[in-house]
Amino acid sequence: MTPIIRVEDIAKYDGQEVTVQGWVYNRTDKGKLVFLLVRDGTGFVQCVAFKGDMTEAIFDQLVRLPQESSLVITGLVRADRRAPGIPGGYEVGIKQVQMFQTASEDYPMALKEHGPDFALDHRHLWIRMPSQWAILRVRATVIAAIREWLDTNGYINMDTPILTPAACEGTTTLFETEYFDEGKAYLAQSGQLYNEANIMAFGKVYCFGPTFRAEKSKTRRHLTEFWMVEPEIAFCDLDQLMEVEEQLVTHIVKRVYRERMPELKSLERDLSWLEKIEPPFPRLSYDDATSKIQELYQAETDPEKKELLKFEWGMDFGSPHETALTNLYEKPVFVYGYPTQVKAFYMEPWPGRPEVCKSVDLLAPEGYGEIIGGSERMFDHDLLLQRIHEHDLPEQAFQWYLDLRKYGSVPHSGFGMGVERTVAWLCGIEHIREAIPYPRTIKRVYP
RNA sequence: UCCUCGCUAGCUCAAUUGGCAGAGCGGGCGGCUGUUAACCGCUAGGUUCGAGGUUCAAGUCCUCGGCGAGGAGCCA
Repeated sequence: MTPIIRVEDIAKYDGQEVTVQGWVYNRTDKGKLVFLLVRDGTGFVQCVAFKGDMTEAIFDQLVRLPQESSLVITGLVRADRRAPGIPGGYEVGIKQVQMFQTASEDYPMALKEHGPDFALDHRHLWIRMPSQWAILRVRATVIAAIREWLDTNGYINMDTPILTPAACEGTTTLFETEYFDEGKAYLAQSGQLYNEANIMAFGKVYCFGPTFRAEKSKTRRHLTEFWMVEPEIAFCDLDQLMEVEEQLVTHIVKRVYRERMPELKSLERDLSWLEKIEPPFPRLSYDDATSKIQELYQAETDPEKKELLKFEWGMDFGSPHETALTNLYEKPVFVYGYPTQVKAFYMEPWPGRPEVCKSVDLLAPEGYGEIIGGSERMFDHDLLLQRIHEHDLPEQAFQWYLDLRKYGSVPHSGFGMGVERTVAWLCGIEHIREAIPYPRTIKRVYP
């Protein structure tokens, strides 16, 4: 009885007879040789059949095997630098084959790039291709690394509701649903407000789950359903928050670099960027960021690009501004102290500068932009109530939230990190729709 | 919501000034003992997104509609 192995572990079995169970990703034949590129869920390995090693009937079956046929192969593992695959470098010399299913010959995915519409219509099959498979393996490791770091640093996982009674932050458009006799309910856009309650019971918490935005955003950085981790910390100010963020991000990058090297290489990721990720990250005030963008605006000669870089104090950064700014650095960069008017109602004012709040965004390098948004939350009950009125939010719905400032208010801070944007950055991919198994966009709920 | 671009074989794309509807991949058949998206020969495969219009002639030009893309705004 030969061991059933995982392809990702194949190097351990050099010279041994093993069994691989999987699917035929590609097949090519050359006379008396057949090469099958077999994927087993953990990797891709080349399996080679020589006509002289088996009956003619079995060899003929292998020659004609359609892509995606499912089978079990037993054979000898041997190192061969010509062998393609992930991790690659090893192949299996086929001795026995057991077929499960000969796949239909009309498999729609060609072994090449597809247009986005076709690829997304076939997302259930697209995820079998090495690029998508590698990205989603990185995603799983990013999620595992996030939980690992938080769980080992004193954070309690505290799930927050997905069905919520009212707008959490007021501004963005939410998905709406009927809720029995209680009127409307809304899909959560953040668990933050609940986490502010949770920290007053547990100290340090995080929620991790899907969040929903019904905004009609159509860009490579937006999904209507995406995953976000939101840590929240009692007795934490803005400076301490930035330290937490850079520790977490560094941990994620290091674990992905360590555990997903074959996947990153197959994605042709430029690893030198990831190797530079070490604390501390540069910290830039909004004021200084404004000056830098205005300098870049002055220096830009292309009139079209120049127009996009136009910026004055008080504006929120657009995508072109973020890109231009992050291109000045090799590491993620913190921008803190945004104007109060462009940020949410719950952020603590900057001491002595009420027009600025204690907010901080983390912008990823290489033009990836904002992956984290966070802030020190408002401490004072009366000021918070005033802000709720200024933003035309229903005071009734925020009664419980105001309570948190009545019964033992403390300085506290938290942030939200977008999983798909982080994965897209680490993988070096263009569009975040590839960083989630089944993307939901304004134009797509299938499959 | 606005701006821009696109839609041709199963897929990725070409088609000059408006002048015979094409290639590669994938499929089928045949060849080859080291292929790397193999290669070589043969072969099947079309409502050119839809409707109307201009023209001797429309994939190509015009009008309306549909679908998609990525950018703005907003955000992670």
